[in-house]
Amino acid sequence: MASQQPKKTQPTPATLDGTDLTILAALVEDGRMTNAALAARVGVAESTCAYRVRALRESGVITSINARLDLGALGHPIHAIIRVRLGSHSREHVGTLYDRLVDVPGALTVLHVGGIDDFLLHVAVASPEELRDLILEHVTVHPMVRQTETQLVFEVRDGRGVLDR
Amino acid sequence: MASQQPKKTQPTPATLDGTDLTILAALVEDGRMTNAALAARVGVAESTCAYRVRALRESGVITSINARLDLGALGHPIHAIIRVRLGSHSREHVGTLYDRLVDVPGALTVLHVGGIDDFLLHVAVASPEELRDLILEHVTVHPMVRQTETQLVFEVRDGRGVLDR
DNA sequence: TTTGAAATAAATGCTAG
DNA sequence: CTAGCATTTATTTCAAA
Repeated sequence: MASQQPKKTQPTPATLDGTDLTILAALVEDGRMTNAALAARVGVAESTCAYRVRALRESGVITSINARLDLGALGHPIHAIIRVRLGSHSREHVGTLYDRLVDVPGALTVLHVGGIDDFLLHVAVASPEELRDLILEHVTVHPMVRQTETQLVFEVRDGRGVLDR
Repeated sequence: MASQQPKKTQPTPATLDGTDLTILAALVEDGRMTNAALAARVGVAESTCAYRVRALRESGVITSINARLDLGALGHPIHAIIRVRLGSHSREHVGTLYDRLVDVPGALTVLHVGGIDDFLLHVAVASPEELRDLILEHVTVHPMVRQTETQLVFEVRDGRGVLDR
């Protein structure tokens, strides 16, 4: 699955005009909007719109288009943030654990952070018991993990993002 | 923009068969996959596939399909998690602040959590200065905010999700 | 880069099993 | 719930400006 920023970003910050930004905002809101509808909203010909969208995808500004699911309906109604702290910070240990955390069943996002913690692991599970087992079997099982702290997530909301006008 | 779980989930956990799960996995990976390609991958007729997808959307299992952007290419290469703690936890204060945090420019996600913190605010900004200003002008400016703690995000990766086989 | 119009491809509606 | 086929709609291509 695709990753978010930061990670490796384009060397060229890309020159985006108002048309591009309008297209991006529309596709962030509805990634399945038809090209015809997009063109109408943006005010360019369909062929132009399709060209722009392709350029935005090929240049990597649009990284991917994905469906988002109701995880509760899929039997994973409980969300938590597991804050992970390491005992050893060798590059190898950090990299290995990172890979393992990404592969945890139910892992939604893994953030590698600086500060008090090393990783923030956002998971969705079926029950509190499953959360406990997940932590024991997939997180604290690794010797380089010194400590974890788990916070229950009551709710998640999307922010306004970077495309505000 | 749409929100993730938890929040309000369907009362009926929905009965999803293997076909549905395959469709969901495919659309999470590529939300713009054509119905024809989906049908081929799943092994059903196109009309059947379209019917299933529509049912999944209407039942709310698929909440939305959105484009994801390279925020670095958009001039917001710096990510941070701002941990927010309140002094007052009245429902009104919590609700008000939540709304404000969601509306912060550059806010990607806001998590309402239990435990040490009250909110985790994931933001993308153009520079360290902008991060400082954002916190001062949009977070600590609110009287109910007692304390914040900011962690720089080195990298974000998607986890394997809940649809592992 | 942008465009319109033709050619290709895909989605939808309808019918029936 | 599924499938096949006809209709409608969308995307791609391309020559031209």
